[in-house]
Amino acid sequence: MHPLQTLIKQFSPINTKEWELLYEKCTETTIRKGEFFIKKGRVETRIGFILKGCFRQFYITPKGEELSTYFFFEHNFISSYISCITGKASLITIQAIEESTLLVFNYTVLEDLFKAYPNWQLFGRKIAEYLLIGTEDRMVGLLADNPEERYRKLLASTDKQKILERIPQQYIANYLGITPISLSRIRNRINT
Amino acid sequence: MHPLQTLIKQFSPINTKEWELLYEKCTETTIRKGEFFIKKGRVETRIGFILKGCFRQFYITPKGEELSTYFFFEHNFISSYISCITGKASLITIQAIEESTLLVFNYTVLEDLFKAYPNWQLFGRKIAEYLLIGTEDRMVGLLADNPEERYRKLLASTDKQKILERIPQQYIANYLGITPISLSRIRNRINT
DNA sequence: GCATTGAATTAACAATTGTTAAGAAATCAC
DNA sequence: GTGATTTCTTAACAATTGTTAATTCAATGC
Repeated sequence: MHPLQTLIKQFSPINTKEWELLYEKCTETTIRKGEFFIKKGRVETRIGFILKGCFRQFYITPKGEELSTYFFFEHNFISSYISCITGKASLITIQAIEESTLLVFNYTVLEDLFKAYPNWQLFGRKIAEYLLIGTEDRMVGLLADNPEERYRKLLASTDKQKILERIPQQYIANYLGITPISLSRIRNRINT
Repeated sequence: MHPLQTLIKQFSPINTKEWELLYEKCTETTIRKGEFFIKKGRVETRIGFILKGCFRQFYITPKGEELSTYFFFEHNFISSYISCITGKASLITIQAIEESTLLVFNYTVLEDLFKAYPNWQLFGRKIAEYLLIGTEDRMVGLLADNPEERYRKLLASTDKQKILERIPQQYIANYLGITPISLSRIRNRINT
């Protein structure tokens, strides 16, 4: 089974015919390291499924600094989900950290499927719910844990290896809500 | 129009007949100050709409401390949304901060409406999307802003008056991710 | 009214983080 | 390979936060 189909089935019982309605609208793209899939300020309705490579998502703060908030690896979606559902300009930017391959489709395709197929409509709700649970969990961690505890939890997570090996530390520091210098000190404290 | 109907219509074009299918399943309840609407560890499927009063939502940390994460006032929903959608025991507790009046219905009623009415299914997706946008915004604030900036943003928010006048400061401190003592110092710094 | 409980403030000290700057290490381009 | 750029680490200092404890203030119960 196609890895995208496998992922979709984890959210809703999409059958083969329903799956093909989406798959026939997909195109494969390659993105070189450092290039952008989503850019802040644009209305972005493309959704990518990562076949190979990895990406970081970041905000550009009022001070002009980049604030990395998420990392994405193989067999995950990337998009400005909020731009898709609100129709407004994207607040986030998504950049390739490695040379990557994507399967790309448009949110409008998904919207049409929502209207016509209850299974796809269910998929839409489940995805939003899934993202909400993840974000809520992240928020509570930021409120409850200090930076060192947050780094320890990252070390204990299933994504540990991928993140530590493939993501530059300055981005990981953003993700933890601290400066790269502070992360360097925490690493020093722990490894001694 | 009923305030609950007004709220629902902001998410989906529910017609009068569809609205009454929910309304006839609602019951009014009064909760005294300090009592609980949702308790950690239970599978909670009730949803409340606040007619009068206010509530705080909190987590109980592994150390046994209460960590307030949200405050709710008139004409808002309260529930363990994640318990409803996952069917698992609630991680959160919701407590009345003032004597309050609620309109209560069950998530199972909503689930049945999701299946039978496209407008209600749409409502389900829009609610999840709305909550996601709010939580994401909160998460970015915690990553990007220091405690003083977070307090300043709270002072600039539309809920400022409600929160400052009706919520004890120790709970506001939790909400900002700091100790009540640190909040007291920040208030002192700003007001001088 | 009075005592008691809990909430908010202030103080003092330790620990952590942010900031600026410099040096070491790794990566990239040619 | 070599130079240039970027990333990561370390240091020193300032600022902020957490912690513990004492004090003041407000709310509550009897």
